[in-house]
Amino acid sequence: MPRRKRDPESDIGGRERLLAAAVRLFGAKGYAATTVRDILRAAGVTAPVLYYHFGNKEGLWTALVREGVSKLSVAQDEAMAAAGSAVDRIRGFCRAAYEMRRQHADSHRVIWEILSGPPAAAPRLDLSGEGARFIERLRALVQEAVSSGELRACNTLHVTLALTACLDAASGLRVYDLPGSDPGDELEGMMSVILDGLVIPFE
Amino acid sequence: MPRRKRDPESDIGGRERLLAAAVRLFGAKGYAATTVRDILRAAGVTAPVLYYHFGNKEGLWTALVREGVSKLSVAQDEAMAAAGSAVDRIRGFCRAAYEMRRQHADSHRVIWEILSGPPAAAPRLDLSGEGARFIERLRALVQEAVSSGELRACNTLHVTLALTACLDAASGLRVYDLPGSDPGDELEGMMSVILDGLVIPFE
DNA sequence: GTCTATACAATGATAGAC
DNA sequence: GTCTATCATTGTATAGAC
Repeated sequence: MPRRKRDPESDIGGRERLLAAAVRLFGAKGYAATTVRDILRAAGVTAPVLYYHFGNKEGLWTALVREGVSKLSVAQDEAMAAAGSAVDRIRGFCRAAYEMRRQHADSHRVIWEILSGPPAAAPRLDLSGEGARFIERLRALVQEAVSSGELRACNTLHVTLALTACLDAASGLRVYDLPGSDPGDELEGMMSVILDGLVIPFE
Repeated sequence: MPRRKRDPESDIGGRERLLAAAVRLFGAKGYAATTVRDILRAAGVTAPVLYYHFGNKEGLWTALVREGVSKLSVAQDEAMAAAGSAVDRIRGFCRAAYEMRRQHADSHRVIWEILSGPPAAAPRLDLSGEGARFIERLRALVQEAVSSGELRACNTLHVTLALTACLDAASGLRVYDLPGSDPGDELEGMMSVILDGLVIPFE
C-alpha cells in the first residue's frame, strides 16, 4: 500500500505528479527557463524520483512531448470521421484542432516551442511526421470538396497551408491580440475569408 | 586610437560586437538557453564590457529587441509608400515584411520568441503596440481595396488577420516545412487563395 | 572602455540509506 | 520508489587595475 503524504485524496505516483507539473512549467516558461528544482517543488517530490523515472531533464521533456502529441492527434482522428458536407468537415477539422489546443494549452505550447521556437532552444525532437500528417489530412478534405464540386478548382496545397496558418494564428494566444477579440471567433472569420471565396457561386 | 586586437580589418567597438553576437545566439537558442559566457566568447570580449554597456543580460536583450523592432518597421514604412493598385500594394506590403524577416532572420526570431513563445520564457517587453500598428496598416490597405471596388465587401479585420497569419506561417522557418517547398512561393500562393477569392469577377 | 581575477548563487545530477 | 545529503559544474555579476 503506497504511502500517502502530500495529497490526501488522490495518491497518484510520483511519475504522474512530475508529468503534470512539468507540462505546466515547460508550457509557461519553455524548456531552458524551467529548472529541475521548479518541477520538483511543483510536483512535491524530490530529485531522485525524477531521475529514477526519466533519467534526466531531457527525458522528462521527451516523455511529455510524446504524451502531448498523442493527445492532440486524437482530435484529428475524431474530426476526420465526422459527417456533413466537405466544407463543413474542413471547418469541423480546424475547429476540433483549435478546441483541442485550447483544452491542452500547456501541451500545445510545449509542442509549439519545438515547431516554432528558436532551433536550439529545446532538445530536438522530430515532429515533422506529425506536421506532415496533419497537412495531408486537411488537404484530403479540401481535395474532396473540390472533387464534389463544393469548391472551385484551386491549389489545394496553398488552401491547406492558408487554413493551417489561420489555425495556428488563432491557437497562438498572444500574437497580435487585439482588445476585446476572441480567438475562436477570429478563427471562424478567417476560415470564412478563405472558404467563402472558393465557394462556387450561383449563376 | 583604439587598440586593434581581434579583428584586423574593422575595429568596431565592444558594444557592436556584443550586439552582433547576441542576436545570432539569442536567435538560435532563445533567451534562457543563451548564456552570457556564450555571448562573450562569440563576441571576443570579456564580461565587464557587457556589464559596462548594458548593465546585465536582460539589458542586452532589451537593446537588441528595440534595435530589431525598429529595423523591421522600416520595411513597413517603405511598403506603404509604394505605388500600384490596392491589391498590388497589399501583396507588396506582405512581401516586403516577409523579405525583411528573411534578411534579418535572427532579429525576427528574437521578436518572434516574445510574441509567440512561452509567456515567461524571456523578459517581458510590450510589443503589442507594434503588432497592432502592423495590423492597422495592412487593414487600411484592405479597406482601400474594398472602397475602390477592387475587392468585394468583406470583413476587413478577418481578411487582415488571415493575411497576417499566412505571412507569419511563411516567415516561421520550420513549422510544417514540406520537402522541396519554398516559403516565398507558399506565401504568394496563400495570398492568392485569400485575395483571388475576394476579387470581384467579371459579370 | 576594456582587462584579469574572482565571488557566489543556481544548476543538473548522484550516492547511499530506507 | 522515495528520501536526505551532497557534489561538480556552470550561471550571472563584480572589484580593481590599466
